[in-house]
Amino acid sequence: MHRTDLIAIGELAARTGVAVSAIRFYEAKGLVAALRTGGRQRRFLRADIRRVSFILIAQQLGLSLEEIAGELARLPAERTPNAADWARISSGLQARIAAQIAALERTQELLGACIGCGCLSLKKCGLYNREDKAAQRGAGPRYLMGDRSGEIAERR
Amino acid sequence: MHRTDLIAIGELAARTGVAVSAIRFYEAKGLVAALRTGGRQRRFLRADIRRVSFILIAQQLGLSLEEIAGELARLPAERTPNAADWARISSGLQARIAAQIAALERTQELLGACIGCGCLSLKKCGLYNREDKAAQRGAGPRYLMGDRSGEIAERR
DNA sequence: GCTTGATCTAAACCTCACTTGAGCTTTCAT
DNA sequence: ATGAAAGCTCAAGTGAGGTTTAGATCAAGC
Repeated sequence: MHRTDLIAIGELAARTGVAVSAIRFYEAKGLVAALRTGGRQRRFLRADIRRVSFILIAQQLGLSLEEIAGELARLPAERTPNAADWARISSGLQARIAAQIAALERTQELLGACIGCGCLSLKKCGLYNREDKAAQRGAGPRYLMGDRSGEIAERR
Repeated sequence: MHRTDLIAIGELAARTGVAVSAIRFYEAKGLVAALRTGGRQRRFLRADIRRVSFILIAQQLGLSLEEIAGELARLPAERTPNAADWARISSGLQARIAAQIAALERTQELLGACIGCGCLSLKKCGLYNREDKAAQRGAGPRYLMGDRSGEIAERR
C-alpha cells in the first residue's frame, strides 16, 4: 500500500521550501522529531510536512519558535495527528489573525487622524501609546516591544 | 516665545519612550541627526520627537531601520518638516497597512479552507505558496522571508 | 565493488536591533 | 564652587533565527 512512509531530510526540505539546515535547527529546538536509520540519518513521517507547514504559517503571524513549540505541544503525542487535530490547532491561528487585523485597522484609523492634523507626536493623538503597544505586540519583530516597554518613559 | 527649541537626549528618550542608547544607535544609523553643544553633548530639535515617533510606528508595521531611513530621507533637508510633510510621508504607511490587512485576510480565508479539510499541506490548499510569501513580506521579521526565498527549494 | 550525491556532527559565523560596561566629561542647581 | 545627574565614546555582548564550513559517513544505482 505504501512503500515508504518515511522521508529523508532533503525531501522534507523540498516539500516545505525550508532549508535542510533549518529543519535540523527545528529538531534541535524540539519543533519536529526524527527517527534515525541504522546509519544515524534522520527519517521523518509524512505528517511532518504538515508540521513544518504549520511552523511557517505561524511564523508569518509573528509567533516565536518557542510559542510555536507551545502550540505544537498540544497535538497528540501517541499517534499521528489527523485532520481534526490540525483543525483544532489551526483555529488558534485564526484568532490571532483576527486580532492582528483589528490592531492594524486601529492603527490605520489613528494614523488617518494624524495625517489630518499632521501631529504624529504621541499623547496628543493616541498613536503609539502604551495601550496600543500592548494590543499590537505579535505583529512585528518580538524583541522590539518586549516586557521592558513599561519602564522607560515613566522614569522622569 | 520659546526658551529652548533644543532638547537633550534624555528628554527625547522620555518623550518617545525609547531608550537613550537606542537614540544614539539611531543617530549612528543616520535615522536622526543631532547638533552638539560645546561639550559634545547632543541636542535635538523638538521636531525629532515626531521623527522618532515615526520610526516606532513604521517599525511596528514591519519596516527595517534601513527602510525607515529611506522613507525619512524623503523629508525636506533644508527646513524643519511641517505638518504637510509628515502627512505626505505617513500616507506611505497607510498603503502598507492596507496591504498587510489584505494579506492577513487572504491568509485567514485560506486557513479557513484548510481547517475545513484539515490539510495544511501546501500546494493542495494554496496556503504558504511562493506567491503568498511575496504578498506577505513586510508582515513579520524581515530576515525570515528575505530575497533568498526563491533559491533554496530549487537547489534540489 | 564503487562512485556519487545526500546526510552527518560540531562549531563558527551571520544579521538585526539594540543594550551594557568601563572610564571619563559636561551640565545645572544650589 | 561643587556635587549629583546626565551625557560622552568605544568595544563587546545579547538573542532570535538561522547559515556556513569542514571533514567524515551513508545509501543507492550501476
